[in-house]
Amino acid sequence: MAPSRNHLLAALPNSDFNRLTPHLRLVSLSLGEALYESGIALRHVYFPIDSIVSLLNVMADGASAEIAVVGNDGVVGVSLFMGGESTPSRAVVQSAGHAYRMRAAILKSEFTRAGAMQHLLLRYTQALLTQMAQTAVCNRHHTLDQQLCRWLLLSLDRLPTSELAMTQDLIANMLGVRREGVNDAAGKLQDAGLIQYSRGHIVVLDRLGIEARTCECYSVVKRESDRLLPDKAVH
Amino acid sequence: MAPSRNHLLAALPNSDFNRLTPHLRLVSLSLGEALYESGIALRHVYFPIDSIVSLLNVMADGASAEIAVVGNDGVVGVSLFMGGESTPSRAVVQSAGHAYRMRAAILKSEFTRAGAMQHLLLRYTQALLTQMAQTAVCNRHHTLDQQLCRWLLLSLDRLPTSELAMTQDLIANMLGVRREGVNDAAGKLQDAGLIQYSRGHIVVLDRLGIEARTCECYSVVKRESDRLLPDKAVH
DNA sequence: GCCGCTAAGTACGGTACCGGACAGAGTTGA
DNA sequence: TCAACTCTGTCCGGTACCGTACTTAGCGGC
Repeated sequence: MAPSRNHLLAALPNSDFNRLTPHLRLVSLSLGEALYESGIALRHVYFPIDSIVSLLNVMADGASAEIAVVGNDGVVGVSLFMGGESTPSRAVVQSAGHAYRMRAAILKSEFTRAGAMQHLLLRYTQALLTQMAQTAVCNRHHTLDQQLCRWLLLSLDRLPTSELAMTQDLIANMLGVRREGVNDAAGKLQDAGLIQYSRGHIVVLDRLGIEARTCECYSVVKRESDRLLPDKAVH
Repeated sequence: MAPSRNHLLAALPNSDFNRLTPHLRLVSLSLGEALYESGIALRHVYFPIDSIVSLLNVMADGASAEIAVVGNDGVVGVSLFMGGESTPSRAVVQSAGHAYRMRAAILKSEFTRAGAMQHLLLRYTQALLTQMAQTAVCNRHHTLDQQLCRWLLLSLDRLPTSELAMTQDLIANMLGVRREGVNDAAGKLQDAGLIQYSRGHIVVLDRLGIEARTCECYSVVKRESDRLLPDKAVH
């Protein structure tokens, strides 16, 4: 599970992977960078390696909420092969790092080959559906404390270390709540010795303790993702 | 927009439609019937005609919330062709009526033809993604009053009349709130002369008035669905 | 007619989160 | 060294919704 590669690409048979290699361009993603904006046609898809991308829906009044997180387990830009070319959401880099970028036309032609790549992309999209559905019920029923824990775990799973570069303000934007609320929730975790943070630098000290405080939504999504996307890296 | 047929099927070219006709079985769906359960492999997909199906996520403690609504605009069971065979959510009939049912194997083989049906199913799935994403932010930011209006409009769009057979209790289950909350919100709408209801029978008197009270989520989803699924019925 | 059931209305304290405002604390740079 | 800025911590009133409990209204069956 070392986050040194993208799981979707790693799961491709060698023949498929080798055909695509020339079209994969390694790019650096910086914190806060928008990979696509609401309603704008996508020109590339991104396969994160050690970066994390948040999919956000932004309302007319500026309020926003994260609807899914994409890391080295997936791909940013499913609407390209689904046929819509764009979506009403935004994709923002939540944790700086690297990704493989592929031109839209290349991905679409690979998709229409109906081979391993299509199969993986569709299954990943179903995992994304599950994540969004669970986010919807989580927003409805669970407390901010639980949701912060879930969010930390989602990030941890997609990072090589147990340290996150995120201010309370940014987390609040992701969760769609006030910063003060994040402050309260994070304070409780720090008092309990589960995390330690300061000025945008969070260190997770006790992952199991955080798992114990989160809601079932985390494990529901994880179990379904594991089922849909077995980690059968070939190369 | 007469809800006498399913839009996805209606948008198929005649040749494709004729090939599938022998495999479409008209079935009656009764209120509350579950078309599939969490984690159970799907045996059929359903193309609603004059019925409405709610996709619900149910938590371990029994709490639930609707994550999407499917009517004659779509299909129930996208996880079949996406490759997962099952999902963690439930599909429950919200409004009794009819649907065309198709066996799983037939749909999957049609999907792999990579023809018009695949194209339509993928675009519909993207519309479903949008609906779920918007539901997530709506749950986060908007009031119950707004959400009730949105829910009424989603139902109206999928029904032939402006009358709904739904008790406050059922609506509360869909929205993931208490019945008392629905009572308050519905009472306000009735006092304003927008709806009229009694014992599970709701009549919408002023659709425009309800549109004025709902949040932007309704129109965002509708606009995106219209874009993805143009109503180009062929037969 | 009365009983029984379901749907709808009401009440009241509790709480999670919002809104705005402000005070320290650490970091950066002139 | 001081100023400016960012990030964090705290306070307080307001409100939307929850949890529990109870009452009223309509509708059907024996």
